[in-house]
Formats: sequence, C-alpha cells, structure tokens
Amino acid sequence: MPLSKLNKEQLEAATAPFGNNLIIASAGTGKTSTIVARIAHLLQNGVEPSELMLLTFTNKAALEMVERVGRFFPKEVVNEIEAGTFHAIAYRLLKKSGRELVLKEPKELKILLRSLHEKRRFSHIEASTAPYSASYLYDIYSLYQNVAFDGSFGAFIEERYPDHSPYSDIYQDLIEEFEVLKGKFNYIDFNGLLLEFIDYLKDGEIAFKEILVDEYQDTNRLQNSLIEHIKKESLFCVGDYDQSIYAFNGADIGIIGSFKDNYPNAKVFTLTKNYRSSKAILSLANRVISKNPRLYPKELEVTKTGNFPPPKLLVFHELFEQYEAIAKMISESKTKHSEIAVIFRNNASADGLEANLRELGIASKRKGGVSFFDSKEIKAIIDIYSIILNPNDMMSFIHLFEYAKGVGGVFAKDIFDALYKVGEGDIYRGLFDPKDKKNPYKKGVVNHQLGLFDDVVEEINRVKIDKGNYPANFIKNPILKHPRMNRDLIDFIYRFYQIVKKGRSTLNPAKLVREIYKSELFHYISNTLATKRATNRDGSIDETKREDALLRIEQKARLLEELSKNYEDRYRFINSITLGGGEMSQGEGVNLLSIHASKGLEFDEVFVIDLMDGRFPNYKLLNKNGNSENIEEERRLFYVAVTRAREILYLSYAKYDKIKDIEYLHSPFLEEAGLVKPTP
DNA sequence: AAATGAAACGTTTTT
DNA sequence: CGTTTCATTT
Repeated sequence: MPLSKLNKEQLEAATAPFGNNLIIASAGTGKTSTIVARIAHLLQNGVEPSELMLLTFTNKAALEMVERVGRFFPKEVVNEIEAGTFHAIAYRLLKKSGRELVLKEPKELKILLRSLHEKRRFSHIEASTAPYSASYLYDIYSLYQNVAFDGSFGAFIEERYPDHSPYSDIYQDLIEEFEVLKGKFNYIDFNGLLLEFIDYLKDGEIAFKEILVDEYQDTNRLQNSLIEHIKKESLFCVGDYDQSIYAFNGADIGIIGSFKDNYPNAKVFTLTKNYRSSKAILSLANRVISKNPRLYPKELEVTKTGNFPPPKLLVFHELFEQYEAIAKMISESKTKHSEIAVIFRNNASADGLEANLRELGIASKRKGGVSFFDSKEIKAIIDIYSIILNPNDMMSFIHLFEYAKGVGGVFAKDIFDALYKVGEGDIYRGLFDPKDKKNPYKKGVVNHQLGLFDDVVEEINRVKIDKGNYPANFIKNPILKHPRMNRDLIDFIYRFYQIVKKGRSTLNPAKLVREIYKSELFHYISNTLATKRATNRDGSIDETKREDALLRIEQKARLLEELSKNYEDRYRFINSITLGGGEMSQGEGVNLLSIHASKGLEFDEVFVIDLMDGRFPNYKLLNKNGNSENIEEERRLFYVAVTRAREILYLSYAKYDKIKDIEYLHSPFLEEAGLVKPTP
C-alpha cells in the first residue's frame, strides 16, 4: 500500500483529517507520493472516487498520479476520479452539462481580435506611446481575467499600464466587441472555460468530498476563485512557495502565502526530507533561494547517501561552442540518455543544442508536439473536422477556403457570409438546403482583377457550370453566383460539400479523421502543399521531393488518426488538442526542456545552460511594469532548474554570441551559487 | 483582391 | 532563423 512507504511527515499529511490542509512540499520531498497516498487513504476509508477532484498543472501529471493510485485499486475505480488541469476539468464538466463549446487557441482568437483592431483608428489620440497590437492586447486581457481584477478592463489598463490610459476606452470597447463576436461563433478560450465553469458552479449542483490541488503555488486568482466556488468538505493543497514561476500567467504567491488567513481552521504540514538530490546540489540550490525573502524557514534535510560529483560550472567563449561541447559531453556520459536533461530559460536555446545532438546521432526529446499540430496539413484536417462538428465556425472556414485557388481571406469570408445568408444563419442549411435567393452576394461585389471583362467572365462561367456533373441541389445553390466563381472553385466547394455530407453522420473521431484525410478535398489540399514544398527556386518541381512530401503528409494524418483512437467523443478529441496538445512530446532520448516545462520532473544528470546575465535573468522583463518582484521570480526559476538534478549537475554559459555579436557576463545567480567570484 | 517577392522584426515562460 | 509584415505586380 502506498502509505507504508511514507515517512512520518508525509504520513501525517496524507492521513490528515478532512479540513483545509496545506502541504508545503519543497523540491524533491515526495510531493507526488504524498498526494497518491492521500488519495489511497481516502479511498480506503470509504470515499467514493467520484467524490474526489484532483487539480494538476498538466494533464500528464494528473494521468501519472491516477496511474500510480491505479496500482493499488482497480482501474474502474481510479478512472472515476475527476482528475486533470483546471481547464480540462472545467471542459469535461461543462460538456456533461450539455453546453456547446468551441474551444479556440489563443493564436486563432488573436487573429479574430486583430480583425476588429484593424478597423479602429487610434491616430486622433494623443499618447506618449503607440497603441498595443491586437496580439499583445489579447495577452493583457487574458492577464486581466487571470488576476480577477476588480474593475473594468479600462480601469485595469489605467492602473497597470498608465502610458496607455488615453487608449483605455477604445481598448475596453474593442474587448467588448470581441466578446460579442466570440459569442456569435460560440468560441471560448482557456480563461473563458474557467469563467463559464465558475458561472455554472454557482448553481451549486457540483459537489466533492475533497479537492486536491497540486502546484498550489502557481494558482492564480481566477483558478482560486474556481476552487472556492466548488462545494467541498475538504481541501488538500500541495505546493512550494519557492517554486512559483507563473506570475506572467497571474499566479499569485499571496494565495499560498495567506492560506492560513483565508481558511481559519487551516492546518499546515511541511515536508522537509529531500529524497532527490545530492547534498552538494541541494546546498547550491538553497544558497541561491535564500536570497529571496523567506515566507517560512526552509530547512531541507538531505537523505541521499553516496558519492556524487559537486556541481560543475562550464564556461565557453562562444554560444555554439557551448552547444557543441555539451552535446559531446552527453555523447560521452555514462548516464542513460532518457535520464539526462538540458534545461534553459528560453526555448530558443534548444535549437542549437538539438542540431548538435543530431549531428552526433543522439536522439532528443522536446516538449510540445508543436511542429505536428502546427503543420498545415494537420491544421487543414482539424479545420475540416471542426467545420463538420460546428459548421458555423467561420475561422476554420476561412482558413480552409484559402487553399482554393484565387481565394484569399476576403473572398473566403464572402462565401461564408453567402452560405450564412442562404442558410438563414446555418451553414449546413446553406450548403444542403439553401433558401432560393437570386444572389446572396452584396451588390458591390465586382471583379477587380478583370473589371472590364466582368460580363464576359460571367458568361463563360455559366457555360462551364452547366457542363458540370454535379447533383442538382448543389449546382443550383445561389452561392455559386459570385462573379469570380470558376470551375476550380466550384470543384473545391463541391469537394467540401461531399466531405461535410459524409462526415456529419460519422460519430467516431478516428473514423472521421480517416474520412477526412481520404476525402477528395484533403487530397486537393495535400497535393497543393506537396507541390509547394517540392518547388525549387527556379520554379521547377522536383518529383521525388513531391512524392516524399505527400508521404510525410499521409504519415502525419495517420498519426492524427492514431491519436484520435483514444477518444470516443468527437468534441472531446478536437478540444483535447487545444487543452493538452502542447503536452505531447516528440521522440525519445535526451530531454530538452524550458525551466517551466521541467517543473515536476527529475533527472539523474542535468545541464542548465545559457546562464548569461541579461538572458537569465532577462533585463527587459525585470523592469517590466517596474515590478521589483520579477528578480525574485527569476531566482525561483533558477532554483527550480537546479533542483531537477538527482546526481550530476552542470551549469554553463558562453561569453559571446557571434550571430548577434553580443558579449555576455555570467548570470548573477552563479555568484549567488558560489560558483563565480563576485565582480567588483 | 490575391500572389509574389522583399524587408523587417523579434525572441519567456503555459493551460 | 524563421516568421510576419510590406510593397509590388497581375
């Protein structure tokens, strides 16, 4: 049983009576084991698994914990536990309540916001700075929601970004317009999911016996409000003040700091025995973190015995020399590659390293199947899939139709609007049962390309259309009356018509993915993409390259099909891509991780690289908003990075970047760690 | 209005 | 370095 392996402190925490319990668990003190044991303890004592909610920072973490509990209880039991990220759980329970949700990635919504932003004029306003871009404004708005600011968005701008006060009214109006537009398409984003869920919780039907919160130090006020809105008998929060690294996402260490004040009957447990790291690694980490103001004393007890090398500083003349040397060290290391991690402050550091590792034939694993889900072919499949589920998804429609020859964003939107019109607000009906309208397009639509010959073009089109071998209800659709409609485009729309018709009755996600990538529409798209990828500079097409590209596209499509097999619900699959797609890591071997991504993980051998002053900590960010606490967060990041190591730790930096022609000094954290003598 | 080619840009971190 | 924005051509 998981409880028997616990030490006294852990056992006390894991068996704490119902109530408001806070467990302060420093790096490597067996946090996960304690949570797993807690769940086991509750299940043993008659708590139903469905009465437990486990909130984690990543879905992977939730899965791992449930799996560990599952070693002691039947699978059917542990699967009943409501476990996942705040967002995943919010989605799941909202879905259960029958709400229609079209989850969109921030990137997509930024495009939507930009379309509104572009129409605004800022030039008449006198301000010392240029207005924020739509993308940045979206991020600020997101932060506004995450910190649960008490007041309007405009007021938030005036308080936090005084330089932009002159724009605050426009910003607020813009955001209001944005919210309306989002509502029109049922679009929802990460924050929206939480807000909607909190709203739903106000009905008071959702109740749990105990809520367990992992990584409590990174909870923001929005998430905290969610926790507070769920009816519960008991709260079990686990975190470490020193590992709070998500301030940019609104994480508020005040939440963990004031737990005792917020919950009068709170009990605090502290885990002090470190099982992970060697003595030398731990004391280095502690030397640095002790420079931060202490919220509570930290006395970590080393339990690891054995002879381990002291942490080593590596200094290089040039950035790429560093990457090359580290790749070489990894190739010569006795540690298993999957037990080695290279950790960095900025993702940009990974590229150079990855290349050098590849050169030595060493496999590496990077977080974020980014390249996979961001590839055009996968996006196209997902767009078609999204439209089949939610035909009125305008963003997906426009992206998709931009693949048609001679169609850009504006024309695509015209077609969408026309379908919307003839379908009386329903794209399905617009496609399959259009209202008989003469011409759904606005009168002003003209052919700018060949303005003089408009009539002629229309004449030619009519002839070609009549020759087509299409079903009557398709070819009679008034949306085909656009003056710029041609045979190719009609073909494209017809292929679209076919896959939508076929796909809408397919209820299994994997089957649907397969139908889509076997469809003529996708065939057309993959051909377009492959041809583009095989086109040389001089315009000639390399046939071998083209075949190759086609093959890779098909492989990716098949991989997507494989991934979809884990789901039974069409909506869940598509939204899981947004909710957890970034967690997927690709490949095997050496782990390349940003510090944020390394959270909660541990490795025998760790390289923390690019430790240059200015890069880590990053000065631009330090002065942002005049926030003097930023340096403390950077220090916590350093602490998180080095405490990932069990036995071997290297810290490295380079003095010069030849590409950017910048000279660097070592990070001040290396001084604090006692590895570099302070510069006078 | 779309396609193409050239120039600028910017680079924290995540659900 | 690769993406995104801008300017030019069709």
